Amino acid sequence: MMTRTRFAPSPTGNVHIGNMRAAIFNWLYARHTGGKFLLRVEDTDRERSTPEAISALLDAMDWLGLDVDEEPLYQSTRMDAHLAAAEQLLAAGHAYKEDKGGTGQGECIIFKMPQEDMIFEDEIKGTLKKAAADTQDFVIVRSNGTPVFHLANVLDDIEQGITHVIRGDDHIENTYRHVALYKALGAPVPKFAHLPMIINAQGKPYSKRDGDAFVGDFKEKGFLGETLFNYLALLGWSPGDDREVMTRDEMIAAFELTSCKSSPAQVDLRKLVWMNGEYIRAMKPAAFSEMARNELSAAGVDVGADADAVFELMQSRTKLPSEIGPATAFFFTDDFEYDQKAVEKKLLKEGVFQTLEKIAEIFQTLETFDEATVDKALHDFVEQSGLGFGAVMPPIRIAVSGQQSGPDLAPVLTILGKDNVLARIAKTIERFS
RNA sequence: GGCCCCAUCGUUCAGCGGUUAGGACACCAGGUUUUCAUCCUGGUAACACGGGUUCGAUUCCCGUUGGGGUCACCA
Repeated sequence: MMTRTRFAPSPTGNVHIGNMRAAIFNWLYARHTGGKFLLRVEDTDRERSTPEAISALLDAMDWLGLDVDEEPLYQSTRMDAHLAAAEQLLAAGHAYKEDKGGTGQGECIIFKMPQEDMIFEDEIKGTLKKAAADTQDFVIVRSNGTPVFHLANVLDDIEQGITHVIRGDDHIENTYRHVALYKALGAPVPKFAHLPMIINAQGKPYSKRDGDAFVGDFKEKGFLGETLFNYLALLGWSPGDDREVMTRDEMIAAFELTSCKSSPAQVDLRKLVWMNGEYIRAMKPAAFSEMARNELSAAGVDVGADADAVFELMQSRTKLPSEIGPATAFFFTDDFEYDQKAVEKKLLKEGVFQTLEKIAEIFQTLETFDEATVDKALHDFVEQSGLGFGAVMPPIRIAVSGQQSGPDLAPVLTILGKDNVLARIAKTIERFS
């Protein structure tokens, strides 16, 4: 039988990181088994399920590369079917009507839990059971005539032919009810796999107050969709060996529900950042350039046409796109800021200006200003002057960039160009003299 | 509180009766580099506790502790 999994979020505008991880696991399992991955939008809360919220959901899935195999099912279109099923359960004696609590709200339809111990095999947690005494009847249709989550969820899973329900383990208690519902409805019971929760640094479930609880937060910070996908896949699952940074195909090939852990995991932002750097370094240079351009243009920086040489220097040292702007600002403007600490530490010292003047003289005489020539001139000067690299390179770097660290100096100077380098050295001397 | 789930370095993932308890991130030290990042080498660091079972428990069972979930006419 072909595997059919689904992601069934209720669109609220922001997609929670825990929900998205469940989506990833569903997707991975469907792909691993050659089955289908479906989307069901549980949009019965008309207040929150706005078109914007739905498109935010779709965008988030698209960003993470979670492609679906069939048209999404919108739960709001299924109310008649849900209500019809409730009538069916009523007729079969699996449900009854009652003005619950005698509140005068009118009668709701209540599902009668079977008087037997409930048990099911969870793909991750093993055998899960519940004594009959610990289960209770529950409302499936409200007194206002609308279906409740349990009914709608189960019926839609049946409608979509879901074979594996992979969701957070906060649904374990619901599962006993759902299993009873499937049976009462005469439908085959799917397999269940309950994933451990993702928790925050305090060991509590992520809430809005923690920040970084939503997929959009990570996108805004410059994480790549591939990074988040890979990282989240590794939260509660591993291929069984030491691989961590993996391609999608590798993850698909190795994914097994039975190798998922059942204890909660917490997001380690530092490792996420590291992994993002790994993905960035693996990008094609052209893709990195494009990303850098977008980043800088969003920051209002005009990089001109040929900034690729700059980006090439940056790729291996970038972990988050947001680092690119500050690190490369001096390439695109003569009006860059000087790092005060660097100036005090390396520039305002005995003899430094004389060194800069001598370097400028040497540069002046260079007929070509390519990387090899500049590099050689620098080395020759260090050797002849007996000053040492530490007394020569830092001042030059600060003079042309205002910063005390950055990419290799020779290529930086080459990209800036001879005239510009000379002008900046002169300007720096004048300013700090 | 009832019921349920969970428990290996700071974090994450291995380990599935006998291991010097391993990898990754982070951290520390050294090397490479003009600086920073990268890269290379090495290091610090964990089986929550108590009982069993067993020749032998991180591993199996029970309990304790701790954390989490769930007990709606929310989803």
